[in-house]
Amino acid sequence: MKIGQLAKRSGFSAHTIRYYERIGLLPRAHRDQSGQRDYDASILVWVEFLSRLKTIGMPIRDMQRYAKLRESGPSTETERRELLERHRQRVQAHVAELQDCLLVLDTKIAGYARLEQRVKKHVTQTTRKRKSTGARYARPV
Amino acid sequence: MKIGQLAKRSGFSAHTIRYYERIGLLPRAHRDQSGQRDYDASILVWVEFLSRLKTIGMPIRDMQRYAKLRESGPSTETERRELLERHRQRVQAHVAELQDCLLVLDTKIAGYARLEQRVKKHVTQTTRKRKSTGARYARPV
DNA sequence: CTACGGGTTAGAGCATGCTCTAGGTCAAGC
DNA sequence: GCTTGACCTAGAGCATGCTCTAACCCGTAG
Repeated sequence: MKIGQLAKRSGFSAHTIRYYERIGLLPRAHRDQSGQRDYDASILVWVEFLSRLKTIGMPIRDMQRYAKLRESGPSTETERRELLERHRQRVQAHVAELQDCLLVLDTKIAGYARLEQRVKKHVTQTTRKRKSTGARYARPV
Repeated sequence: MKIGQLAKRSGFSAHTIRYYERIGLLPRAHRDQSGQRDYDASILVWVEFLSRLKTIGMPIRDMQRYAKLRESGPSTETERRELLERHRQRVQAHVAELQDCLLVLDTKIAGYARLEQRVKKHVTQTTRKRKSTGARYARPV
């Protein structure tokens, strides 16, 4: 598999794949007789794992550390687990924070929606005497 | 309230607060007789909202747009709601993706943990004949 | 009166993570 | 033989979001 193929299958651009190789996230790929990278399908497992680490926002430094440990063989497995666990903690905290903010956001969105309802109502009732339009809902920030 | 106070209360650095004013995220603060920013406590509501938008990863461009709309008065409320809703969608999708990746990560961490258990067992049983240590668990990536 | 702990500005610099360019090689199809 | 498209390397450049510097100004305590 050449780099273009890997790019399509992995979602990373060829540029990014070369960059990842340069910085040690990907092992130096085997080259064919004309010097082009030639990947074994087995690289996909690692690339997809990297993709997940990226999704959960692991800094490249940590990925580099992980990649290095991985290349050092099974004796580094405890350290790898610890690295992943530390990041999992961070991500879980972040998700909790996001959900917290989402609640606040929903409240604000609902506030705007209510304002819009009031405006609509006002327009349709504009010829009648309205009973109560007091500030039942605070105007959002 | 001076900028240092606002910094402490908001969690943004004074540098960042000035930067936010420069780019229009914060309204130009009133200055006292000696030219120093003098904030009214009411700014905190907005600053904390900005902080939430930042937490949920809204790009500064969008925050700028929101701030501008906010300063243009109530007629922009629908647009503000739409802006928030669009971002909420993105965040929800992102949270789902994170949780997805966390599941995979947990599986991998559990895999490492099992390997470590096997090693321990092996060490304690090292003088006895072990019954089955076949590859019941795949070695993680 | 002077030192200190704040504040001011404009603008430079930095960390992260790519992304692109320049100038070249190679293999296949017309 | 020549074009085309995909690849190569080294290194420059870019987008985002701050963060810091230089050089200066105040007000207050000792």
